[in-house]
Amino acid sequence: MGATKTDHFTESQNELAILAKALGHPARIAIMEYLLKVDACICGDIVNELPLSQPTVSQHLKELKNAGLIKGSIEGNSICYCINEPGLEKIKGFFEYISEHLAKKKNECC
Amino acid sequence: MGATKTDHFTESQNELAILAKALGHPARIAIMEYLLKVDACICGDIVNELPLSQPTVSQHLKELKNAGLIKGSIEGNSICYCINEPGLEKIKGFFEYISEHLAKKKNECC
DNA sequence: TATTTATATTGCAATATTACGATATAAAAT
DNA sequence: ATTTTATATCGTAATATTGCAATATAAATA
Repeated sequence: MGATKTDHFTESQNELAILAKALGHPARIAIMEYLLKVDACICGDIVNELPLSQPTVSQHLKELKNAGLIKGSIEGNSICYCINEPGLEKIKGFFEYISEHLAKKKNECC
Repeated sequence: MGATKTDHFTESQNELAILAKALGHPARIAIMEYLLKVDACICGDIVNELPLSQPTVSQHLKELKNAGLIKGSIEGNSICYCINEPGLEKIKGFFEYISEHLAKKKNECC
């Protein structure tokens, strides 16, 4: 085996998993943090920020983009990346939902 | 290659990535949702909720536990699982942090 | 004590991810 | 037109993940 049984889960569960998975690598967390740190969209120089080769960074950027967490537009010579809010809000919503429910019921047993 | 270059990133980045990665599978999203849906900790019957074999579910539970997203305590014959709030709050905080920063700067360029 | 019930571990095959060198592409600068 | 600069894609090796059958463990029950 080895392939995830995507068919057996709801669309929402698969979507959330894709978003979470995209952030399941420190390089991709670092990219998100960097996009946020710099007070603008980043046109270039993401590669220099990370301890990884250019092709590897490019691949990580692609995964974040596919998951809908960042977006990139061609800006002359380079590419301008920034965070894609809708994707981010979707996964943020999942954690808020859990957090709210937990607050309501105050689990006792564990 | 194939191994993540954990050393090159900060502890915080690695921690967040571990938490996100643990949720990067629809079965594990489903487990979290189920733990929340039932108004208590689950002692047993998680296996019957998922379209996966018992060993596979056990493995997914282990991963969520290792990441610090759930906790389980032995309850006689079965094991009682529930959500581990600190782990959840940590990753929730990351998304809130991003969301707040985004609201502040209202990206213009992309 | 033997059996049932609930969960974990082991072992392994199929597939996915990570990383990077080499190479491609395409706009900018010379 | 050629070279430089920025990024993407291809190919591939190393490693990790997914899933399950078989088996182990350990408490509950008969």
